[in-house]
Amino acid sequence: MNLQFEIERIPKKNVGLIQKLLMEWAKDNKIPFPWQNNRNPYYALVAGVCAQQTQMSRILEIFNRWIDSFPTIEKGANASRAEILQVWGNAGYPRRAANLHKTLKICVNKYDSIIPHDEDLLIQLPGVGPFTASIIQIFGYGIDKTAIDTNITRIYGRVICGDPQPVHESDPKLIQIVAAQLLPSGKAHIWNPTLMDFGATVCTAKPKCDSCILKKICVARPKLHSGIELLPTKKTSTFMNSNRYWRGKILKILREKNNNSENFSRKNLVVSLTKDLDLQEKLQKLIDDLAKEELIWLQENMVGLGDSPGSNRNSN
DNA sequence: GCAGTTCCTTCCCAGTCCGG
DNA sequence: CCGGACTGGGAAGGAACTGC
Repeated sequence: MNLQFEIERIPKKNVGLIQKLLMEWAKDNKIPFPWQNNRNPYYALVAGVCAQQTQMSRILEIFNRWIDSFPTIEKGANASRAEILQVWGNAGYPRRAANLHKTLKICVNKYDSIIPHDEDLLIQLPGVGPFTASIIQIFGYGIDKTAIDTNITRIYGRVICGDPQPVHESDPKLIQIVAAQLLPSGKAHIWNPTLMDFGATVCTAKPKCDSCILKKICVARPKLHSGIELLPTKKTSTFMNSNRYWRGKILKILREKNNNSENFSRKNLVVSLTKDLDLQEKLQKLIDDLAKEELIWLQENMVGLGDSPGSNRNSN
């Protein structure tokens, strides 16, 4: 009997047991977040965008700051790009904030200030892919499905498919089949965050099998127990002096200048960051790129936060 | 040659880890 | 203790591949 066949028909007994064990674990361990029980598609959208590239521990702070500043879709859509970036602060990947801003404008202008619930419409929105679309459907509209991320792929990859590695690389369709069978009906808004939290705290890259409630039924457990060598997770490039490092520096300075409503010349911006002439040349290119992405504006020899000069002064 | 699909790389930074 | 390296992970865009 091959693995695929077994996985396509997980015994009902095992499905029930896994659901029961994880739901019990959730009672004591799942961290409650404000977007998980509100059935608010706007909250779900903001949370989904915040969750991209960001550790769970940092999401709440960004989410709260955003909702405090822009409590409704219209407030967010009508804000200036500078205000959006100011609120986003140093949360990282500012393009996400710009995309979220564009998405809110589209929802206001095209969908009558409503965030769509249809997956095909959702993934057409800037910065919304399959994962974020699923988050909106699950938490915003109570649709029963699994938002498959690497945590969930790793858990199902280990517990069901028997792959011990931190990054499960078999057919993604197989994981979808597993996910569909294990999803407890009517409980997607609890089940998804439970799996995500479980993957973030127990079934991590280097798993904590001793304290794992699924250890007796985990197919990968014997391999993990025998001390199999886990593949290292992919290395990321050095952050210091990288483009993303300098982009972050440029935006930080412009956020401060924007706060003080100060004008700033492009030359002063570059010189304030470095005296190194080669680096200055590189920074000039990064400034051009940031302007193309509508994260900063350039006019004559001046530079500022947002997509147009003075766009932070029109909010009333 | 072209369109469609799949694969690969880059983007982003605070918290954590680790070696000196 | 300090500073530098590592970690996490979906979206987007480009590159490579496939099929007609």
